[in-house]
Amino acid sequence: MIRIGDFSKLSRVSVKTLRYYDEMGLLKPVEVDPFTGYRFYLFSQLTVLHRILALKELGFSLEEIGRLLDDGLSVEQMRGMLKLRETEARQRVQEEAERLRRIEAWLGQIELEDEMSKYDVVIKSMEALKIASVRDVVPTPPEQGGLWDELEGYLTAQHVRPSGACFTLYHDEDFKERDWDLEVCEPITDALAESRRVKVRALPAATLACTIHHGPFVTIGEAYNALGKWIEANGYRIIGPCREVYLEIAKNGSQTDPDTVTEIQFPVEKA
Amino acid sequence: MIRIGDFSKLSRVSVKTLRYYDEMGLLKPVEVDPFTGYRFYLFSQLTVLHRILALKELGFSLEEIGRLLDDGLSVEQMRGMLKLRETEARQRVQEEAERLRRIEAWLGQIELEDEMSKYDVVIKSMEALKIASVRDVVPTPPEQGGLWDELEGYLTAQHVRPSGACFTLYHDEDFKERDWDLEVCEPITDALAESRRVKVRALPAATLACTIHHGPFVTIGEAYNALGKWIEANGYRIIGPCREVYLEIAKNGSQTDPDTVTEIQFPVEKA
DNA sequence: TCTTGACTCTCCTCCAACGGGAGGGTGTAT
DNA sequence: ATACACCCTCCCGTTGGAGGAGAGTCAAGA
Repeated sequence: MIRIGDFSKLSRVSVKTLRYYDEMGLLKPVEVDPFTGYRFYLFSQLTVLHRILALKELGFSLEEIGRLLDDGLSVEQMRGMLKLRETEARQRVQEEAERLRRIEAWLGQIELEDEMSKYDVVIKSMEALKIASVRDVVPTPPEQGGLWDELEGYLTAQHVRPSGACFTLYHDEDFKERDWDLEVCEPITDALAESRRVKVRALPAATLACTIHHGPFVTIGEAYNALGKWIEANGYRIIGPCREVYLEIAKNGSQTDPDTVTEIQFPVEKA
Repeated sequence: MIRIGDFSKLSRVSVKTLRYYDEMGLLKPVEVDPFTGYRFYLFSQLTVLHRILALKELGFSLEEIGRLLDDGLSVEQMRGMLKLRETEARQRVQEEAERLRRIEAWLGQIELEDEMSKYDVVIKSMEALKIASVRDVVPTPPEQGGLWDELEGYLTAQHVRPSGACFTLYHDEDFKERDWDLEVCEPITDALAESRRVKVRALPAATLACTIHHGPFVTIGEAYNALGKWIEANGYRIIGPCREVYLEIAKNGSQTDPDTVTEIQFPVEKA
């Protein structure tokens, strides 16, 4: 029988940890002096400790290890739990690889431009969203005002209020000089009848790469630029029409108001 | 100005988290009602939040992010911190891949033998160790008793006591039928003069793959077997003589005592 | 026999980044 | 007036221990 310090040296597990395992019921000393409280271990308990350490390295929590040690674990159960650990580990490998990729993309970015981007991109998962919308082709984006008038007039007439920030969907795949196919949208929750011009539908749930443009509307191109670069550098692919969400807009509709806040969202998936 | 709930919905960051970031000083609401305590945010604060989220995904802690946001971070500093994150991320990718490999090795093992191994292997790093030893060639391992008598007789005569468990080093690279080159060792801390037979030296620090054999000595072959398989399956390579550590031995030197406890250690490195 | 130094004990706090819930105040739409 | 959705501030719990305070224990040397 050996004391905790020697057991600790042999196993290279700290005394603190051994006491913690005792408390958790993972590895009880074979004897505890009732007067001094000193813990005494057997050399053979090193096998148990080794099993604990091995299971810990496979990614089991101490609680799971406790259950595994207590139950006489059948080979079949063990196989099942290991399979589970396997998928988890595989996923964490991917996550860490993903993180590494982000870091390298960021490094590449400052290497290239020698400054940090104004635009930080985040991935959000968005659930399905019910909207009322008007879709049409307009010469250039700033000329979508008429569509907004149509949509909002109809909503007001039908006594339906939007349930969130309004946005525009840009349906064109490539950049165009003229004739943009776009759709102005208002999220709604109430039922609403369609009209000839106003349609009601649900946008499917999606994963979105998003960035915020804060500044005059005319400079929003920079944001698109940064977002596009990010998407490519981080190994994503655009899989749907871009959403331009109008969070804060000048009351007079000015394109140069510096307090405008717009969020740009691209539906993406991993390439 | 919007309330915390709306800010939360827009950013898809929980209210709890936003309050926590406020408390941590990462993202203070632009205004707090002095009577109700209500927090109010600006849309433009979404840019700050996005930066926080982006940095978090790179692996920065909230505290680091706080410092990064406060200090005007130069491009050069940022590059440095990112490089650091990069090596860290690379290491974690490796660790997770390693864990995955362990799991797969374990799965392969129960697939092959349809039962769980009695022997759990752990990797320990061992610092350098000063020893007194006698090395010689003996016909078979059980005949090393004479060497032990020599070593212990000398230590007793010199009034030097061993500072840990005694062990044998097996210097042969391959398995042999007869004539084993082995070295019986006692760890010591005091100074000790060498004799013709007894040498004093330091074993270098090493990484060891270890397992415990608990049972009669004559069955220790199983443990060697399991350990050897593990080392190969987990992508390690043996780089030095094996150590057989005698933790608990029968007083009469019996080879069949079932309470014998022995630890087998192979110096290894990643293949 | 006494002392010293190395061990050991219990109990408490702390870490990171929040989530859950209690208990109570607010704001607004019907 | 009332219902209901929001919001607030505590306080506790999570994981796997580390660090330290204050006190008791043990073996060896003087």
